Amino acid sequence: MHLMSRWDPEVSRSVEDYLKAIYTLQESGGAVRTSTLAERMGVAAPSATSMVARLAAGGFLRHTPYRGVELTEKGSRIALEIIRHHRLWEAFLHHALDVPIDQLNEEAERLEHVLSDELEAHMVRVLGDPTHDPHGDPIPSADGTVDSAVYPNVTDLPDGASATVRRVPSEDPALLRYLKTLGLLPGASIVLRRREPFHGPLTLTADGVERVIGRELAGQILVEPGSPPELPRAHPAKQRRRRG
Amino acid sequence: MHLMSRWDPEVSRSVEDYLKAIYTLQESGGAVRTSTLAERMGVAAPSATSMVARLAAGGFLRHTPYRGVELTEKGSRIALEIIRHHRLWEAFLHHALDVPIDQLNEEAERLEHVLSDELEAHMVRVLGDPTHDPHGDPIPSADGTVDSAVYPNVTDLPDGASATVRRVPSEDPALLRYLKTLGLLPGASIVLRRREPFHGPLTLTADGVERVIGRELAGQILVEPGSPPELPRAHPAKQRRRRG
DNA sequence: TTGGTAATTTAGTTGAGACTAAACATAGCG
DNA sequence: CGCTATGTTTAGTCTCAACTAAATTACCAA
Ligand SMILES: [Mn+2]
Ligand SMILES: [Mn+2]
Ligand SMILES: [Mn+2]
Ligand SMILES: [Mn+2]
Repeated sequence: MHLMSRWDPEVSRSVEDYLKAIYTLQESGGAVRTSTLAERMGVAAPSATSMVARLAAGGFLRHTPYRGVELTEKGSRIALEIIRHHRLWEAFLHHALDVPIDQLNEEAERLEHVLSDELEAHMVRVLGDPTHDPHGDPIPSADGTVDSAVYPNVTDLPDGASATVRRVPSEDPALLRYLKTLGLLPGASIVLRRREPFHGPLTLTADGVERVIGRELAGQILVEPGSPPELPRAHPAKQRRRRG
Repeated sequence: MHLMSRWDPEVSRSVEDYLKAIYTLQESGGAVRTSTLAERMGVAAPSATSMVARLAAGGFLRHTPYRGVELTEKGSRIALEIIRHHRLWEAFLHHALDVPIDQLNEEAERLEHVLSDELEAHMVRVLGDPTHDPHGDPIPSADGTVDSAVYPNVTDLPDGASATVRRVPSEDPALLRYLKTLGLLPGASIVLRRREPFHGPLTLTADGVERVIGRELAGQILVEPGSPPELPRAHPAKQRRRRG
């Protein structure tokens, strides 16, 4: 095999970050405009235009001038590889170094560009082929498929419903620290007690502890509805569960 | 505090690698010449000259034209920080991922440029403040001091002497794989049995197994003489090596 | 003392990736 | 239907880090 090596030397750190940004912007709404891309990358618009031209020349995307940009198969493949690297690093740093969940994104943002196939294989072995990172984001498989499961958020739950937290926003450290103090990280069992009218706050229990949170925050916490397996009297201790 | 941040944005990956190279070349013989540096970095001589000019302008080294180069305090500090990063990554990858000893150097060569203070602190905690990496290379301390202990090599031992392997060359994967099959990695207990005349091979036991190795290889294996402590009362207590 | 050789530096070029200023397209509105 | 605001691209510049070719220096041997 190996006719088309992934290691075009043209794929620099910068190119990787652009492709990843385009991929995620594409996921949350159609054609990606220059201004959106420039803002996300923290560069001026002409810088984005010029990078787009290079990426188009390299076959990573198609560019319709003044309209927007769309990744090719080749571009998506690389974007997914970087996202896989990012989330594997997050999972590994959390597992092996106990790096707090709010610092994972920043570290992985640099490390994602530095993960050899060999190191990746070691991580996968040690982590037991993980499917999700500590934020609950799905880890793309090595062949480029992603779990596209869509979860409801806390505001979607009916009053009194039980659920398990499955995914939280990953890029806001302050928010993540707050969620940690509330015990509202992936794996937590919650019960939605009530919601105040007029868009008011929600009351819920997280692993048995009662908490009050705002609507907007609740809308960002994705959950899997259903009671946790009420097996024998288990302590709802702080054990971390892994799922398959 | 924080008047002089380490994060001059002028310290790029490339600058870090040059400073590290100059530091290690400086250790193994006086003034560093342009050609030596260029060869080590795998670049043409004019590229080295031009980088040297920039490093001199940044206060990282002093350059005597046509003569050579010498790191300043500022330059040495950064070189030692990168070397610390390199060896910490090696120790960590070996510990947490069981990365084979012959692959550590290549991985650390990239990762050394991507180690935040926070991540470094986590590693130090998990590894228990390690003083040496898996090759036996000393890890510079955070404040820039290095254990400069000098060990004899296997050829320096008298016949019949016992010793413990302390340090092996770290940059040659094939050599490291060979040493691993021989059981001649740091920590191994050896006894030098005999040496053949006319610069012939040496016979020794490594953790009890008899091996024959060439003179040249033996000269690259650094050891600490003395019987291992497992033998009762073989020798009076040996004192720790002091540093300079 | 001088001339040849090897090492080093200078000069000039390239490409990546950023920037600002200016030109240009698109779409919304009168 | 055309004007204008907004967004996008073009044009030109900058720095970093590499290159080749040419000039310069150091050193050594005759
Ligand atoms: Mn990144
Ligand atoms: Mn994540
Ligand atoms: Mn390096
Ligand atoms: Mn080492």
